[in-house]
Amino acid sequence: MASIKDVANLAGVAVGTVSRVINNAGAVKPATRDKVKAAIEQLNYVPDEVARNFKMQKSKMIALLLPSIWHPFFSELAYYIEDELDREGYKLMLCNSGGKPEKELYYFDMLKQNKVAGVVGITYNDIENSVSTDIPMISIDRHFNKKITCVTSDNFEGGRIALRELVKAGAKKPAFLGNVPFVYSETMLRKEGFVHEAKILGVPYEVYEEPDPLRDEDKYYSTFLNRYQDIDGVFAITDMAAAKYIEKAKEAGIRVPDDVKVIGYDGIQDHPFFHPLLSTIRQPVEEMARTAVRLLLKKTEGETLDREVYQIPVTYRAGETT
Amino acid sequence: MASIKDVANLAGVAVGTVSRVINNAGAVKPATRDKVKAAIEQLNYVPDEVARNFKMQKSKMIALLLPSIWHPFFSELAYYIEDELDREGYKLMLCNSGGKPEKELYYFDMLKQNKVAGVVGITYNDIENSVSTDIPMISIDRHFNKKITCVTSDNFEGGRIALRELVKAGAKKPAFLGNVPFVYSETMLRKEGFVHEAKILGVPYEVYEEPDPLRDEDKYYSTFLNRYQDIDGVFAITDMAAAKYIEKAKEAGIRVPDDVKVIGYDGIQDHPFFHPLLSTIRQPVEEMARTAVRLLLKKTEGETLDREVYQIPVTYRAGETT
DNA sequence: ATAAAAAGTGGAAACGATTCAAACTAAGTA
DNA sequence: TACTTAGTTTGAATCGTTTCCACTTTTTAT
Repeated sequence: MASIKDVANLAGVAVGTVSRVINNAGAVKPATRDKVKAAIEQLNYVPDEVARNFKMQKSKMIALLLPSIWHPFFSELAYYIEDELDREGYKLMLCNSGGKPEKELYYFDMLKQNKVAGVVGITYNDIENSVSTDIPMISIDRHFNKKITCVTSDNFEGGRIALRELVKAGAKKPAFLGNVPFVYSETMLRKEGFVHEAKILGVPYEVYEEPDPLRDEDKYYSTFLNRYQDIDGVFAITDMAAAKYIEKAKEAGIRVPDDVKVIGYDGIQDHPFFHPLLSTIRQPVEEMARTAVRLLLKKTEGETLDREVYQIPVTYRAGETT
Repeated sequence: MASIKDVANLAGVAVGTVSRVINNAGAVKPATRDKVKAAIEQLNYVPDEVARNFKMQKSKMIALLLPSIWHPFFSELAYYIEDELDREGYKLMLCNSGGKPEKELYYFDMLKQNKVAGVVGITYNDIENSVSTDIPMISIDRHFNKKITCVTSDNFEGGRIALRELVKAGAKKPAFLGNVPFVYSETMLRKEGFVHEAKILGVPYEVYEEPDPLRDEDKYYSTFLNRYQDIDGVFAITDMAAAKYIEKAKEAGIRVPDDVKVIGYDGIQDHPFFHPLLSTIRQPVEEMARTAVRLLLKKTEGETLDREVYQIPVTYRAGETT
């Protein structure tokens, strides 16, 4: 592989000049520029990015730290994040934490060692202190502090819409279902919005927010089914939770949407084998992804952002469950 | 950030010695080692990976180049690839090509510039000449040449199993559905296996392999439905194709599995909102992913592999469509 | 006790780029 | 002509490691 020195030799100029040509920085006589370009061409020279990163003390690499790329919501998010990064000449490093705090911390160390330019994080840790000011960071759906800007959908408004749509679909007594065992999460605002709107409209409602729905799902849902037998609407905190509820409800002989209307949150169903098609509050995943990237890149350039939390509007998408 | 020089100063030794301590290479007196370790501790020193990559002329970064991480098969694959890489101390760079040949080439250039240690590629290009010997590479499902080792599921056997299972489920005249407009793909062996087994068993069959199912899907499937009205079984080349067929068939008043049994290929349905649950030939995604990584890392260490194509056995998973 | 071998350590060179002060050139001005 | 100014170019220093050769110290063998 030819280096900048080889180019300089062949063109009969100094390495500094070649550098200026490559980066379009500083003044270079047209004649010199042509000579250099010819040499570059002839040697098939491309700058060594690693050397550049080293000298510059930073790389054009952004890390995406999330629980699991396998989850459809995250994989869609990752798709758009990569796309936006690529447009800006950045690369994406993918880190699955499995939602394990210790692995998140391990990744943060690694990322620091590798001098990544920034991190988009979907984390379960109280990372407030772990990361702090070292690396520019954007968080999706988690609001830690002013250093870590948060991009999220308008969860509160989403909750309000969900309640209204359940009522519109005929539900007399809807329930909220779901929990995030995590203080910093913005997603519990979905519940707040739901409750807020129910109070405004004077609609009776229930809220089921047992902790830790991840282990012993069977019990989790059967408890819910037993406790609130008179409900006729469910707003689940995620599509995944909605789908699980529907499955368990079906087993218990409850028909959706005849007996119970169901609305989820996310809108991840873009494949032909998703059935039933959920009624859901659709997160603008693409816009969230691109916003997160753009904000992050601003941060890496030293700009300070004007807000701590950026909320992207959501829309309701009617499916087969209301 | 403290550098190796700071450590050397504090410990009262030379940088070379510190380097030897860090890398456990060469001989160092226990006493010296302790001094150095204490200094490292005190300064909170961590080696700069970028500088190391630069000096070593290679990084511990593997690129995953695929059409779209959004696709559930790829996102599952990516999950396991990342996991296996992490175990080995490597990082994953994610590149979505959108299946566009020019973008694939663009990424190859970029990867070369960034001196990645290797590439796992799922490409649509005739990359045989573009990459060649520069970067160690493993391909999933595509068999180009000896330089690019291929990891794939046992497509031929999968096709045979699919036919047998369709027959077992009662199909008298099954059809193969699907096409990959790409010469190097191993996936068309699914058809070969299907046909092979039909001939052995003396079962009448049909094969529908129109090119380019990506544009104008409606026409693609309606043509299929019209042309082969007497078939009562479908083996689709992917789960995605199977799901689309089922959707179109339903619209045409065909009941699955009553009128037509359907078997797909992939086994990507691990979420509660996938319905109907497809009968399918399950690819061992995890094993494929880990195998690909292990083979690739062997390559990066200069080993030559004993085979050009590694086929991982598949299994049949009964669902609701047979 | 001495020589030879082995173990341990120091420090400079190298990797490939960017940057910056200094030097040089060309053009304009008095 | 001499001086100023702006435009170009040079080349050494630098980033943080690893590596290798030379040198010193310790161990082993005779």
